[in-house]
Amino acid sequence: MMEKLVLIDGHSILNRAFYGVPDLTNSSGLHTNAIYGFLNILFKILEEEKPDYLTVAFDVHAPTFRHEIYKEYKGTRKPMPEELREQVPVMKEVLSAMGIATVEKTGLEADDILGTLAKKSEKQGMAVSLVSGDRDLLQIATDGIKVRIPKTKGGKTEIEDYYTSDVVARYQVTPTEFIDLKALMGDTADNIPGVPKVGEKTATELIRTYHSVENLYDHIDEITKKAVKESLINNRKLADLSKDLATIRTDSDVELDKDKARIHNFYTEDAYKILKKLEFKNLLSRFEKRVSHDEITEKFHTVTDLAEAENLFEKAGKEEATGLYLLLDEKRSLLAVCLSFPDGETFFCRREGFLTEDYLADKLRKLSETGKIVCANIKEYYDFLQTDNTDHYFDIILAAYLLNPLKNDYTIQDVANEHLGLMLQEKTEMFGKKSLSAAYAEMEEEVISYISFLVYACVKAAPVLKKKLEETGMDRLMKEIEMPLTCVLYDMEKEGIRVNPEKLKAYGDTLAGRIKELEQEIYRKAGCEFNINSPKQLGEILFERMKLPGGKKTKTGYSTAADVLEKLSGEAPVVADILEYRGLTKLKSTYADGLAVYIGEEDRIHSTFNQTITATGRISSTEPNLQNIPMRMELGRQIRKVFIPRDGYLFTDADYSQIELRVLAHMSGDKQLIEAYRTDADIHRITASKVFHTPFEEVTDLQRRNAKAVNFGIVYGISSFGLSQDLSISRKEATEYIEQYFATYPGIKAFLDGAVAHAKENGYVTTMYGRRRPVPELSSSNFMQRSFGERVAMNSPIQGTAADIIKIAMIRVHQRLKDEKLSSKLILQVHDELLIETKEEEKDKVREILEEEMKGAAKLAVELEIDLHTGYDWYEAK
DNA sequence: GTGTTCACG
DNA sequence: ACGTACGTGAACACG
Repeated sequence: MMEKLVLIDGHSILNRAFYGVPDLTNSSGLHTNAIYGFLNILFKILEEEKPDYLTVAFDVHAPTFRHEIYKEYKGTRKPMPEELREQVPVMKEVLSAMGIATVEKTGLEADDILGTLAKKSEKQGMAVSLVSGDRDLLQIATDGIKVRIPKTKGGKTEIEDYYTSDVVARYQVTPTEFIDLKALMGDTADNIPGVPKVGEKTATELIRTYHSVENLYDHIDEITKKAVKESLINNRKLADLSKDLATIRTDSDVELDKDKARIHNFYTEDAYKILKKLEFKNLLSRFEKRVSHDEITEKFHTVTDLAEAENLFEKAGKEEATGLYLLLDEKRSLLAVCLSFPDGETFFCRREGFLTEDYLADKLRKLSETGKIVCANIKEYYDFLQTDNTDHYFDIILAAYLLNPLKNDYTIQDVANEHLGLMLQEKTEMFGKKSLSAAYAEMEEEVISYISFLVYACVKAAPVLKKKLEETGMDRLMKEIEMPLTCVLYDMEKEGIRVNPEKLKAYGDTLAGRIKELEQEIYRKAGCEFNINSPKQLGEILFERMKLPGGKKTKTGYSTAADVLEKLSGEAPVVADILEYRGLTKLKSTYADGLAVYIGEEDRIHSTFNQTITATGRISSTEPNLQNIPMRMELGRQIRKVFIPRDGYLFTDADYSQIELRVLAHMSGDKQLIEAYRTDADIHRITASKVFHTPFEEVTDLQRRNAKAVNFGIVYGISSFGLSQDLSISRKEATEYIEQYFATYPGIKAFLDGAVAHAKENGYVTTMYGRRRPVPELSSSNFMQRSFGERVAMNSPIQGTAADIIKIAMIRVHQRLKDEKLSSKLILQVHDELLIETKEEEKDKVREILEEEMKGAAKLAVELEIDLHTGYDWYEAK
């Protein structure tokens, strides 16, 4: 295995960190932000690279700047601010305390030290990573030397990596040519003068052609641009000097001290003390909780023997908790089972010899009936586990989601980092894009170690997460809703929904016919052919060629969104065709063609229901998304006729009637709204009657429509602007509607204000069942962001509580169908709607169950009502 | 990979 | 003056 060296450009990274990290001081007034940023970058690099050697290079006289000796070019760079200067010696102390090697040498620039060490080490056969904030170092990049440039972007550090090819890709010149490029174009930051009149563009062009300054001058006659040629000829000296300045020495008198540079445990007592003094709480906890990987690895075992496996599973059955990871291949058959216990002992059981798949599956099934299982994404494992009872299961990913539902994805690595302070290797770092099962075949050892760490982390994280769930009041939410729901979703996914492929095809063909007609019609009316699906081209045609009114609206050009086009449809007949074309191509590509590829055995489509995506607690559906099948427009709605029950069955579809508004009535306790729900079902008409002071019977359709829009707006976190957009009225009118609404339902105003106040105070809002949603936007200094935060604070408790309730209903309905041994199955959830594939004979029973369990899912101040329909396709049942 | 558009609740 | 309704996912164009 190739040895790996990481070299760090000390001053440059410190500098980067200083400007990238917000100002920090400890209680004695010392600035610490650069050190903090430096350490974060350092740890990130170490975790990613897992190098064998590490060295940090500094310039001797901080702050010396590259080539400062050439006084004539000095003066363009600002002096180092005192706030940064004072951090330099402390930084060196920290590194020294951690036992990290540093190099500095009188008369040598850090660049030259780094360049030299990098090249020499590469020659010795090492893989080198050179970390710097300075792009000058790019000239050092080769296929064996990776130059890494960290960027602090919005609080997160991302690192750009450059091998030779990356430099070429970015700058169109090789790393060596990069020196010549700099020599010509100069660099004010580095006091490299360059050649006057030659900027980045010209320099790149010249170097791409001539590859070096010297060769350029050999062919100086060939230069066509007069001004450039003249300047080059007149400034030959400057060019040569610049090249010399730009060149990083790679033959300096400095050697890598392998002994000092060797990676060891950095988490020392001394370092701990300094970090404590600097008050880096975040990093300290890392030191405290950090157990060296070596120490953990000692507890890893591989099991191949039948007797060992027997013992292992017997032990697992009795343990307080058993971490579980299943290695599955593409066909979802078992390749290995990995178990870990609270004491850290971890066992990797490969499928081999007597340990056949059937044997392992049998052991697993038995374990799942009695053992206490901790794992990640448990729904993925239910092919092998009992699903009757989740009381003794714990999914750390679900727990992490509940504790912070705002993340884009949830990995064991992140959970281990955040909740255990344990850093684990990312999969891609170890195995690239290969699937784990594929990597397993090639590099078994590594995969076993990788998986063992994951399972180890699962079982260690579980108690920490459980405690946090209790502290945040979400333990019951976890135990009684999210965990049981995993089984329901698993069954729904497995069951799938049947479609009629012929009908789907016919639907698509009908669309295709009309699309072709429209296409020709649009080309004719527009006077040319273009890609109607390209907003860019469409915008140009409409607003430039046809000169239709309507300016820019988006960052990239003209907006061609439906609401913009609708306003234009009076101007040009082609616009109506475009809108129809849009609608039809959407239906065809997303639904007719899009769904077809998912049709599997028995003509069924198996969507995936995700439980950790939404910020509010809703479920989401992917591959395909069955929660956005057209409904509002008749033509689109027709596609629901394609969804059919299996033979001998029919669909029963039940949806909550205005669940969010009812939740609002309950949570706000508003007397008027509660009373309204007690007297009549048509809540929008009642609202209109009250808000517009009109007798109930005399409420016009328009008034009702407006009241309905206000009701929706309230649920979304009302704003006068939003409402005015929706109703196409002035902002003033919208404001009046809202004021009238709040006058009518004062409890709602108080509730919404209370939600925002709570969020401002605590940083989060909660649902009736304790689900939390953080609202970080509320502390933003940006008005837009803050307003968004306010709307979120108003909407999330409502949307989230509704989501909680339907989850409860799903669990109860699912359980009842099972308890009563019915063949009917819950197959879909669409936020406020459940679809049951119902056996003919069970029709009445299913209706009864849906009514009881959906209405009974929560006891609110107002009744939960449902609308229930049956039919022989989804269109009919809705 | 990002932005735009549009389907749903 | 700012430029938004809340929550999603998929297709497509484009850099």
